[in-house]
Amino acid sequence: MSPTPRAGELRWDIIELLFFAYRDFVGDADHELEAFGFGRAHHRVMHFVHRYPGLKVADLLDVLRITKQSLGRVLKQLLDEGYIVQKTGNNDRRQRLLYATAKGEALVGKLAGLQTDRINRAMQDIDPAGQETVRQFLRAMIDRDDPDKVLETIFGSGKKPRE
Amino acid sequence: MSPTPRAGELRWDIIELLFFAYRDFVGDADHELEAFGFGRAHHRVMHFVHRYPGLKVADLLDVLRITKQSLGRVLKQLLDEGYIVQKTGNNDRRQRLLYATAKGEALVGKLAGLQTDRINRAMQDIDPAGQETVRQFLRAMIDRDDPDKVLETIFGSGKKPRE
DNA sequence: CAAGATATGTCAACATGACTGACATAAATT
DNA sequence: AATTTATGTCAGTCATGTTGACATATCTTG
Repeated sequence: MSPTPRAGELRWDIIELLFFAYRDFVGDADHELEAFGFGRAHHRVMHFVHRYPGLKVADLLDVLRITKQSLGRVLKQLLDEGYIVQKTGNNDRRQRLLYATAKGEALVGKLAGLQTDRINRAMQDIDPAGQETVRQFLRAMIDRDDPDKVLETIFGSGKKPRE
Repeated sequence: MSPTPRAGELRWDIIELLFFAYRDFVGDADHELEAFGFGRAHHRVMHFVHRYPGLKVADLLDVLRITKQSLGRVLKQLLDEGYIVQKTGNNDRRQRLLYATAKGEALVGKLAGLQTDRINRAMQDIDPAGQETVRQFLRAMIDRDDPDKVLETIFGSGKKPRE
């Protein structure tokens, strides 16, 4: 009933830290992407296609939570410029399974390298147990109801797509 | 020289967890904002004006890293609809110091409540030391060169703007 | 005091990446 | 054979970002 039901307990600190941390984290990649004429949308598509080879278009729509129309534009560019290839599904020939090309992997790797540098810097004074705590926190921040294919893989049975 | 200079050491797990965690974290507020006809831009402006009362327009531009034109649009809406008020600076009468109204505070509080719920859920199995580790990680993810006024407050001397 | 710098506001024009809703095609399922 | 599914595409719109130019009030400096 009261207008500010929990004035003292709001997590202002974490809310702001998340804002600034994410701003600078994606900023690393943004800078590099400009040189390719790409934006964040391209990065996200490239990232997930690289990490989960054979991803269907429908899966990608679920993961990115954007519309077909929005995805179509960036996907077409990435296909045209040879960063991604499509293969017709074996079982279901309507499906277009997506794979990163060598060119695509190089780009994703470069961007992941920049972000990894930042993460390593941030983790350097945190012991392995603490690093696992950070992972635990991030995992627990994610909605578990209605998980998409990628989240199922991440949470599912401990199995990872690569490495 | 090699095309993928550190194939094995990239932090794919953290990179993806950050993506999903942030997606769902801002998703909480996005949903609520629709009811007000506002977007994320409005939320960010409201948040920082509320948290750092008397912020100058120039400070806000630094923090949000957007242009005057972009800020002007959303700020005008928030002023017109009574979520924020401007006061002329005492020392420098060119400055427009920004303050949240009661209406503005109510909105920010509501959104922060949603995000706090998610953070509390994520933190519930993490002990105080672990929670401090999470903060340490997030702080270390932020660029410290060229800090804006808000970051100076956050990092500066341990002093916090409120509470 | 006059001149220049600064803080803010505003204009036009444009780009990106999201959206909706409709429709087309091919292939699978019933 | 009819329906559903997976994908692609069209037209139009919106929110939020950009640049560059310019106006005004006010502060600072020579």
